[in-house]
Amino acid sequence: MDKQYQAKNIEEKIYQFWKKGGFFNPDNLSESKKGSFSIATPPPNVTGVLHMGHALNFTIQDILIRWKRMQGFKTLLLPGTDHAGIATQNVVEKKLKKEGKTRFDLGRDEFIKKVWEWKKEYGSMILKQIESLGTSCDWSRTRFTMDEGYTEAVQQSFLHYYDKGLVYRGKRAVNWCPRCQTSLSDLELEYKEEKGKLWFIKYKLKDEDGYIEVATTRPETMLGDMAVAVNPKDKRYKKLIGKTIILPIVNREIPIVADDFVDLEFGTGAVKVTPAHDMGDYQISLRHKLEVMQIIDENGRMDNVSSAYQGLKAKVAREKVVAELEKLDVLEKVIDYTHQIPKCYRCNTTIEIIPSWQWFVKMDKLAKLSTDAVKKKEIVFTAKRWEKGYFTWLKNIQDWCISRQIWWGHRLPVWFCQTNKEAHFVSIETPKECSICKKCQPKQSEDVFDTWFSAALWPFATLGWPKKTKDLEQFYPTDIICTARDIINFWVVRMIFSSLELLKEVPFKKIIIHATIMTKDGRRMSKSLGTGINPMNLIERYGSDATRFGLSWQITELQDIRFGEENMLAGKKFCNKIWNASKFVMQQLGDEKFDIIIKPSPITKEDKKILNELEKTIKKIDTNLAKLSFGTAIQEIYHFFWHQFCDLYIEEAKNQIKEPKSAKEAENTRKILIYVLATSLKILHPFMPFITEEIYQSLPLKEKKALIVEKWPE
RNA sequence: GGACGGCUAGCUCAACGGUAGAGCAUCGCAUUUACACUGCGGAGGUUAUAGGUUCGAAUCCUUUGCCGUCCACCA
Repeated sequence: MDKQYQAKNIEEKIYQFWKKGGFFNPDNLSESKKGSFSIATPPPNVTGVLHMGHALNFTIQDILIRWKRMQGFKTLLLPGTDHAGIATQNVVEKKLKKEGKTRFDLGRDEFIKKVWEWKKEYGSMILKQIESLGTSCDWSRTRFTMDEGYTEAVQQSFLHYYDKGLVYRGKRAVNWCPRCQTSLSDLELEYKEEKGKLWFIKYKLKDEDGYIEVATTRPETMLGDMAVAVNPKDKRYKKLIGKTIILPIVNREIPIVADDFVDLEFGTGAVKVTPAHDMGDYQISLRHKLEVMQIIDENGRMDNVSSAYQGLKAKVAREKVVAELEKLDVLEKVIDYTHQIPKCYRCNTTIEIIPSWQWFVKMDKLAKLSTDAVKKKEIVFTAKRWEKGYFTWLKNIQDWCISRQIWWGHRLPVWFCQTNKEAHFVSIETPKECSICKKCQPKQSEDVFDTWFSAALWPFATLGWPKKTKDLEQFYPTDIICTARDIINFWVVRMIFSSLELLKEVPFKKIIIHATIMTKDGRRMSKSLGTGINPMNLIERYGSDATRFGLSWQITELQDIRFGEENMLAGKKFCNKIWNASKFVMQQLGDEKFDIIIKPSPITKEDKKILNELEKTIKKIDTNLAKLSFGTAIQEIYHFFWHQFCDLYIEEAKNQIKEPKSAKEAENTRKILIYVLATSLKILHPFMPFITEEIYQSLPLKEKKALIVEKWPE
């Protein structure tokens, strides 16, 4: 054995040993009474590079899976990747931009071909990185959200919702990204603080002198105002409700309406209502039956307005409108105002609200299913604090806009009649004839699904749904979903209601929301801030086991981890300690082969103590792993191995072998040494799989399997 | 604006009602030993703040402050 542990060579070799042995595939594991234990791993985007969050996530899942596997469960850790609609499309668009092209230059088919090429090249990169963490995924079951079978699942689920009346098509004000040229759901926005202004404008009354003053951050939208709203409780405006005003510049007559939505405290307490371009105003317009007049188009330019403004970018139009208002002497004042601006979460472009035809999933029934499942404890958050946010989100939920106007994704299986253009029908097969007019060649919708619509099917679509497969029978519902908190609403909620609606059972029993890894000073790790740490770099420098050790060490009940690299170094030292202690033990053994199935009996009081401590440690590991206290668990083993076994027992063993006080003492000490070592390797294995397997394979044992499938000590 | 979490040794965290612990860092000593990626020993804390409950509080309740994350259609 080398004097020092060399992670690099060994890790690669051992991973191949496991792969060749087929240990990751549950089909190769022997049947047992314990049943199955399965986890569908969160599929990373095909655009992605492994970050610390992934490393932590996969470490946790792999520790659990390895522990359960050794306990005799049929374990499945199912890997895969997500096509990540807008994200991936944007990456490829960026690449095209360097060549001076847009996706529209290529056309839909050509562009999608490019994205597939991209996927082929980079899609599996992240999976390779997950491998290098030692993750024991069954790679034979790897899935991609745009696999043939998976696509069928997506279409079938839509068909189901359609048949049950749970999806509908409607023209609604939606979030629109003028750069991506697509609608976005409420979740796909990120609000960023920006310095702006608040303009106070006087709207003159029609039938009497006087005016009502409104405050706005977007004066250009006044061209599409359909009302002014005040709070019905507002004494200042009570007598104005129902009166008519003349909208400046356009000189259109609009009413003053009363609506509870209006905040008395803010601005002047009177709100201009632009139904087409503001979510709140849109809601008001529904309540007061106001017309929705679109004045900003899909490119963020003024449309359907007088020639002075037609075609101008909204921001340019703003200045012109303000100048005009000033000229008309209706601009009361302007103040500086900092507010939150919605941005596209994928390209950071400012979002416009625009009315457009989209598909929506009705959320009331589905939200109730999800809420009830957690209330009834059919699904539990292992940290209760996440329940509250979950319930609140579901309580305030709006219908989910699932159609996107991008190209990369699953096409909606919706067909439009060419005779009657508004009429449509759903068909998964390409229809032979139009089921509406029976004579035209129907055209398929250009839209694709929100990427989260397909991700919502992950735990069961990966197991073969909608087919009734053996995998579904054996591994569904899965046991655990393990993910980050920022993805609860995007993904966890949607998997829950999708499964409850489509399969009538929960998708998983437990939700582990793991900590977010922060920088040492408690800030978010982000690529753009340059505060990110690449886990591949840690693996390179310390080895995979040490990285896993360092991560596990820091897993506590807290919702954040302040990342400390010292723990990886500690892990590396610990690897070396394990390595050298094993080397020493083996040097003491000679050529004999040992049996570790029967626990050796103690002779000296040191023998007794170490065997006792070992037993206590095993118990602690089990309790702590069951509680998901990974940090405590690894610290217990660390303490036992280093300070009980190495510092005390091995030191004493030297004497017991050299100068035995009884005939059997030396021989018995050898038995205890290898017994304690081998057992330690077993309980260390879920945390540090490579080094433990490597050493285990070189132990002189009578009976020996691969450590990955050895029996967990009890 | 709301929710969640944190504030304990220089750093990262444990202790969750009974004399405050660990790892790393630090300081002393030891030894060429399986391992210097070592061993032994030491120093280091009015547990953010103010109040309350209790025989007893880092721990339970309340106040204030600071740090962080998430959620939210205040024009």
